[in-house]
Formats: sequence, structure tokens, C-alpha cells
Amino acid sequence: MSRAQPILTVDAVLLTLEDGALKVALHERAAEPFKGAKALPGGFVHPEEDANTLDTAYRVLRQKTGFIPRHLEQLCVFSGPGRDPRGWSVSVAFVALSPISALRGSSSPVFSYAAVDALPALPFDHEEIVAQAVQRLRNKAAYSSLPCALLPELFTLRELQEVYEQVLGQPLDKSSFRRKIDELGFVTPTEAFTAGTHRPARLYSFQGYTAFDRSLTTRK
Amino acid sequence: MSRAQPILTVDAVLLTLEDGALKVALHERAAEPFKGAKALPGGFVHPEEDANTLDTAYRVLRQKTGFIPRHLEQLCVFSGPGRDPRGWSVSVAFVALSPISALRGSSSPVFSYAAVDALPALPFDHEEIVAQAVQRLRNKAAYSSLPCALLPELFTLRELQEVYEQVLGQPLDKSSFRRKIDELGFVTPTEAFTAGTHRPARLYSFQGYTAFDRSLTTRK
DNA sequence: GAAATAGTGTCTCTGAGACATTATCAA
DNA sequence: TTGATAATGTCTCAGAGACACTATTTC
Repeated sequence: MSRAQPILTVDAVLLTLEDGALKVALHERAAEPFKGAKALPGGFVHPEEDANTLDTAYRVLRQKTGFIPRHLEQLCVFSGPGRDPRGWSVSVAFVALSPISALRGSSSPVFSYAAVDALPALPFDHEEIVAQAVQRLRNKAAYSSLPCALLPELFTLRELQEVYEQVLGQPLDKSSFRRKIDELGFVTPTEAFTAGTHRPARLYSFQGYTAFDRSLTTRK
Repeated sequence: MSRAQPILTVDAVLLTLEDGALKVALHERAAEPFKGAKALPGGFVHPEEDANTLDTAYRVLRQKTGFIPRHLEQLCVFSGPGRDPRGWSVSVAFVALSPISALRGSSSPVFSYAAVDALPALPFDHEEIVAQAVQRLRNKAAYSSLPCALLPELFTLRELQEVYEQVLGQPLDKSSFRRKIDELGFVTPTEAFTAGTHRPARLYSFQGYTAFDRSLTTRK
């Protein structure tokens, strides 16, 4: 086949919560185009070693950081002649979620973190990709356990509520929230408690992604 | 760049309602691999003429049928070494929706229609792609006007309800349904009525995709 | 005991389902 | 008038928000 094939890459939008704000991990590009600029971590598909594009995304994140995110899912494809100066290109974008603690503890501190509500100028169409990733997270937040992927292994109900509030961008009522969390049953109480300065809070864990049929919020 | 690039194609899952069942449009492959087999309509990206992969999907459907679907959206990417005998491949899948009347009226009857609940064996991973497309439609149905794309220009509230029932796979209460449709306001009453054998029903039209913040159903 | 945080109880009101009722057409 | 379908009214109950209350820790 002599057809000119488009360039095919994978980009990852790694989101985390830091200081109460949703932030995206950026790293400095090591190669042209846009060498030296902050951009989303990404790379080419390696047909010899990747079983699919999800695998490519895992490899890209692992190679850059020695790090496996709590959650990784396909976002969508961005394509066209203008988005990459090398020519007609296709990028399969992924959304990754991780608690900031796990990122801080990873081998090499290659990332800087930019608040998604105050994003710097990014090369390619990476600003658009980030915007869509954030939209995806916010859309799923009220109807799934997705925000749990931003929490560490063990967490309190207050922390769970704060994560939902930060992602959804609105305060939630403590009593209603706990009632629904209890009924939905997607987190499991453990026998551990916080060792804080006041009354200890029970620690919870969660297992895997769950989609709800009810919302954690009412219409805005 | 001497890298071996994966094969890049676009496939469309064109869904419609016929005889009260959700069906997918299949056509006979004109070229190898799987020449002569029924499969999803698809094709290669043409960088010279396509502005992006969505554009490719429109072109593929237009070229095969002279036909523009009421709705077309990106589904997700399917990729890997095993799905296409020609080698490591990437397919950007799209979901298209159209009323059966518009399909029947299109220039060439190139499609056959298979009920998605009784799908024949399909080449590549097309069965998986269809399954995900149906899942997407059903997921969005209760929270959006998406099923409207399966209706003709003008329709009655009863027809609207039937479309939702067929897509959601559950009966809905007439009174509750109309109350919510009225409150959501995503369809517009016209001055036209059906000319039937009994009391005429008002005809409605709809404009564009609307996502709701409430469900048209309660938990299953 | 006071302060702080964890966790629960209860009132109210919205909105959805169920189903009965009224409206309007053709024959 | 009857039969069929369109469209609306109303009862009830579940679930969400609001917010007050109790519980358990440190100091």
C-alpha cells in the first residue's frame, strides 16, 4: 500500500488533586517539535511491544515516571492536518487519575502540575485535549466512583466528600452524601482509624470503578 | 521516520430502528480482507481530503450511500496486532443514528440490517465495536435527546416515547414521560397534526443534541 | 470542661410512578 | 353513539436537601 499514512501518537492527560485544585501533569518535551516546551506526556505506538493503544499509554507513563496510575481510560481521538507541524496526525488521548501522594513518591520528578482552570499555553492541541479530559472527569463524577482514583488506598468519608466537591465544583451536604455513599456501597469500611488531633475517623477503601444509576448531586 | 506505522481505518456503526428492534447497517465488503463478508462500513483516512477522522466517517457513509446520518459521533479506538490480518491496526469507530425511513429513501440500498440482539458473526472485531456502540447509545439514552436522531423530522409524543422505550428496553409511563419531556423542553410542538383514523396527535420537532441532568427512568 | 471533628436523626418538599379521567377525532 | 387514540389530573411514596443533634477524641 503506497498510501501516505497519518502520524499516530498517544497522549495522556494525567490529572491529580493538589492543594484543593485539579491539576494536570506536564513535562518538558525532549525532542522536536516544540522541544523544551511543557506538554502532555505522549509518544508513538510501538507495534512490536504494545498490545493496543491503552498499553502504549501505560508504557509512556511508566517510561517517563516508573509509575502506574490508579485509573487510565481512553478519552477520544484528535486528528487533522493542522495539529502537528509534521503533518496530518492522529492522537489517541487518554485520561489518567492518581493521588498526588503517589506521584510525589514516584522515582523521578519529571512532571510539573498546572491547575486545569489556569492552564498555560500548550503546544499542539493539548489545551483542547486537557479541556475534554476534565469535562469527561466532571461528567462521570456525579454518576460513578471515578473520583476515588484521586484518593490514596485508605481515606475518610470526609476526604471522599472533599474529592467529590473539588471535582464537581460544588459543596455537598454531609448527611445526604454519607447516606448515598452507604446505599451505593462502593466503598468498604476498614478496621483502621485516623490518628489525628480529635475524634478518629474510620478509614475506607474502594475496589474498582462503579457506575451509579443515581446522581450524587441534584441539578445545578 | 522509518518507523513501521500501524494501519489506520475508520469504521461506522450505523444504528436504526426497524420493526421495533434496534438494528445495525452492514454492507458486503468489496475488497480483501474478508471480501464478500457482511461488515461495518469503513475505510481509510484520506489525508488529502479529510479534515479529521469525523470527516472520514462522513465521507465513508456518503460515498457508500449518498447519505448523511442525523447523528454521528466518535465512539472509541480499537487497536492491536490481531484484529486485522494485514497487521497492527487502529480503527477509529463512530456511532451514526438515522431513522429507517431516511435510510430506505437513500440512493442505493447497499445495506442490510441486523438486529443488534441477534448479530451474525462479523469479521475483524466488528461484533465488539457494535456492542460498544449499542452500549453507548443505551447509556446516553436516559440522559439525553440522542434517541431523537432515530426519528424523522416530525413525530408524535407517542412515537418519541416508543423510541425511548425501544432503546432503553423498558416500558415508560405515558403521563410521567410527557411531564418530563415538557419540563425538559428539548422538543418543540408544531402546528401540524397526524391525519389518522382517530383523534389527531400533535407533531413535534427537535433541534440538536441535548444532555439532561435528570433521567427519563428510575433505577432498573 | 472546651474545642474540634466524626457521625446520626428528622423534617420537608420535589419529583417520579401509577392509574384514573377527560378530550377529540372517524365511522 | 361507539371505539380508538390523545392528552391531562391526582394520589402516593421514595429520595434528596437542610440542618439540628449526638458521639468521641485531645487539650
